[in-house]
Amino acid sequence: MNISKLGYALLTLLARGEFSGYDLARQMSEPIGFFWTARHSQIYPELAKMEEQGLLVVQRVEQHDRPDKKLYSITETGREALRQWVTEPIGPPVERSELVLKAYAIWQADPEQALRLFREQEAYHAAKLAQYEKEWFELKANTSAGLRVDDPCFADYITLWRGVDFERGYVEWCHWIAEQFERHLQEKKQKDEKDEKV
Amino acid sequence: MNISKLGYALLTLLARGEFSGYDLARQMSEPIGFFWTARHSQIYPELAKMEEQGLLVVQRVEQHDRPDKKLYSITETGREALRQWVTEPIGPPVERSELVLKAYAIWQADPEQALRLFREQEAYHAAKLAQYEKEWFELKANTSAGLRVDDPCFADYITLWRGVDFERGYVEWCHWIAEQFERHLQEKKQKDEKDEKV
DNA sequence: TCACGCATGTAAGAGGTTACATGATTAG
DNA sequence: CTAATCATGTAACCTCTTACATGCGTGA
Repeated sequence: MNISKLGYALLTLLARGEFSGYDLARQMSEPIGFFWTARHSQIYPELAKMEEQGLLVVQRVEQHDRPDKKLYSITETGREALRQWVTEPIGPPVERSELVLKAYAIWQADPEQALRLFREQEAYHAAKLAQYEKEWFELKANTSAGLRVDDPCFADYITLWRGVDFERGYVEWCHWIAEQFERHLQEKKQKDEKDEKV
Repeated sequence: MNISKLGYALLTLLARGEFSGYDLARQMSEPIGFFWTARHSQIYPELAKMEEQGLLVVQRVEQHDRPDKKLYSITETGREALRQWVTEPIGPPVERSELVLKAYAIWQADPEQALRLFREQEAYHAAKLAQYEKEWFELKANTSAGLRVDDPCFADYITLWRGVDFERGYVEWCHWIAEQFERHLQEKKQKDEKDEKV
């Protein structure tokens, strides 16, 4: 069948309900899709391809106040392919973090600019953290009785947990690095003042 | 100048020493490059391009026991470009995790297969964690006096820390999920045994 | 009236993977 | 003799981003 990762990502979403390409594009951009993203220009052709493969069926929905839309739903074939894929072994993950890459070169940087960058990044990740934490706490409150592993909410729970933990780690990390640059700048300032006196 | 992310990744490595394309390819695959990866087929043309742009200079090194190699070193132009880039603001990061994507669809899975997947992933990330932790502890031991922000070891330290924290999070997460599937399977087994008696 | 949200698409190009291609030396 | 390591490259292909393209309805 040859289904791409994006294809599986779309099946993952469509296993939970019927959506249009537009809906899916929204879910696969900020903020929900923190573990997989795609633009509409990639999604629309992929949906068309998957419909041809019989993984999805499409239904045109006419709307009076808005443009018509194409509602996609997963077929039994699609669901079976997803079920197959979901527990298949994963190869070594391809990590790519521009921030960690910059961190590896940070010893070259102007300290004031470096401080600015990490303060900025701390704020960014703190905002993400707050957002995921809010959703996570809400989910926890609504399902205090405990979740079954075959409940979609269980999947929501673990996914959000990962997001929370991920962002929490970044916030602490950025904060500590920013502190080091602050200390460095203060020490330099004190030294400069001392030199002036002499 | 128009330098790609890969270009900056290469400059980041070449700021620390002279390397051949082969050396760089090794550093940008497992295990060192956990925050940026590239294959040799992408690296060789990129190096050639960067040399033309005057960011690098190349030097042919003849070796008797092995094939000759091309040693690249960063130029002042290259170092300046790197210094510029390293504190430039970063756009929203593109996160892509196949495992978290699968986690979001895990409610569809066969519980036994899901258990296998997460046990497998726990082992994988535990191995990565052990490796990063070892390097991190060694670095800590060698630099007990504290590090200056302009020391490359400071960059090593924070990069490894991020890796350790990242992997630690995955290990705990996989472990907890595997436990949930184990409990689910045990409960099912008990129910099946009870049903048999009746 | 102007921007924004809804809604769907195409095209060009950059970025990245897999496979093809060659060839020497060394360790098992 | 066979596999692995060192060493450099190219070609085909897939994935992903950016930009182009259209058009309606609503609220400021």
